[in-house]
Amino acid sequence: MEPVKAQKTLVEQTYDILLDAICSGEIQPGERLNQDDLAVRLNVSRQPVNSAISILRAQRLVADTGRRGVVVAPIDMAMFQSIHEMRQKLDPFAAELACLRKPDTAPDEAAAILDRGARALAQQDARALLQADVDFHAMLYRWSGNTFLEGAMALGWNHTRRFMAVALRTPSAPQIVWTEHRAILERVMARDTDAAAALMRDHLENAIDRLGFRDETGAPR
Amino acid sequence: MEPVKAQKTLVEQTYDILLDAICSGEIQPGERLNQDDLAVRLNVSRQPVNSAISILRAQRLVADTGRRGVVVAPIDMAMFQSIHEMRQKLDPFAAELACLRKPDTAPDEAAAILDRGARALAQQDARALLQADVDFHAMLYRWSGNTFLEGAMALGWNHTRRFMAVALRTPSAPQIVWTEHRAILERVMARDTDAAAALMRDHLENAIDRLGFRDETGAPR
DNA sequence: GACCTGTCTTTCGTATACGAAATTCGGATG
DNA sequence: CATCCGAATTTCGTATACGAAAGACAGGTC
Repeated sequence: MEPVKAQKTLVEQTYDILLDAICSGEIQPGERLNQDDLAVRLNVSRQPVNSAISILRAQRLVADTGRRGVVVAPIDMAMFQSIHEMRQKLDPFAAELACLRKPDTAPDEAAAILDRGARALAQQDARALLQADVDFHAMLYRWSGNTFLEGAMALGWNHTRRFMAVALRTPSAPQIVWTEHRAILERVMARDTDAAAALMRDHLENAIDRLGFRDETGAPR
Repeated sequence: MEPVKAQKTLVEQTYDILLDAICSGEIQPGERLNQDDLAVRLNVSRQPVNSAISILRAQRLVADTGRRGVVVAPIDMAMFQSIHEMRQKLDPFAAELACLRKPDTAPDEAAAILDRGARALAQQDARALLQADVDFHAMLYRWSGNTFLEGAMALGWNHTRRFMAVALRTPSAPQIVWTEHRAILERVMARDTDAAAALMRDHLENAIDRLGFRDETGAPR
């Protein structure tokens, strides 16, 4: 028999819902989080809401106002550039590691994610496309076998999703993105570390151009 | 006049105390966190303790037992190796960025940290030495101007401190560590990106050897 | 004596209660 | 009419209360 599944606590459920609302832009940056209001809307007491907000605060997804309560953290261009700067180092690294350590289920997973990307592309579903993009990169982090990298980047994606939700109403050249994704995965499957890392580097370089901003603070390449 | 300082909430204070107790090994890995007990000892109600634990859980510093309550997360060698693997990429990168973006106060800060390291070295104070080591690297992360890197690594150091607290009772060759630290800072001050990054790479390579373990999973160099 | 089972105790998650600080707003003052 | 001040209201942080589930234990059964 199957052991019963430990159901999530109200704190976790509340956290998950708030996280998604913040990252999807459903709650706008700068908007206040009213605990009473949220408690009523989520049909819980204020206690789980309060705890969930404590977690979000530790993750810098909400900010103290110094007065009363918290607001959704403003979209911080510097934060986004920080993440992207880090990804330029870590995504190729993760691709290398994934070549070496990918699990046996990799082919199936790869096929599934490419399929999901292709379908979102065909249906011009921007939201599904963004989610598939997140999942693609998260999958490589997972394959890298580096749990810390995986966790750190999970947080990074939450911030990135926020940024995308407001800045990227027009998905720029998504078919190219997924062609690149496919090429990267193909090299990972072949355990071709150098090529996978190189393709990933190009992928991120191109992403910068597509998003139309470039780091002017002089990061080394 | 100075604006009054918003004093920390009980949740934050509780979190800080628990974090330090966990990272320093004062509360052993696997040990249970009893909310009532902690509340009494910290002279607060269970409510702030409960919230603080929620944050620690999100950071994987405590783990659910599936039954009742949480325990301090066991020392996870894989987690530590993950962090070290990532640092091999990120610390040299941070050093490069620090060369380009270090603040004007850098010389003073550098002098202070080197002095602190030297004193801890002279007094053979292992705890102060570990803290100075943490602070040295954290300083470079800060100088890198990459806020996300800084935040992610702050979490990493918490895990690392835990590991050090149990595994590294004998500080191995600390004088060499600080000679290397001094050399790195000297290159950062001279804005010599390539040399700073190279020295940092060596520093981490050496650290692996000193700690007596090596990654056998085949990470690329 | 070993093991089962029902009950008591502990401890958690969550709800509610309460005091304090922040904000709002109306009336007094110029 | 604009401005200031203080009471009323809102909303937060924290304390306490309560129900449920886990663990401990004792008495009964074989």
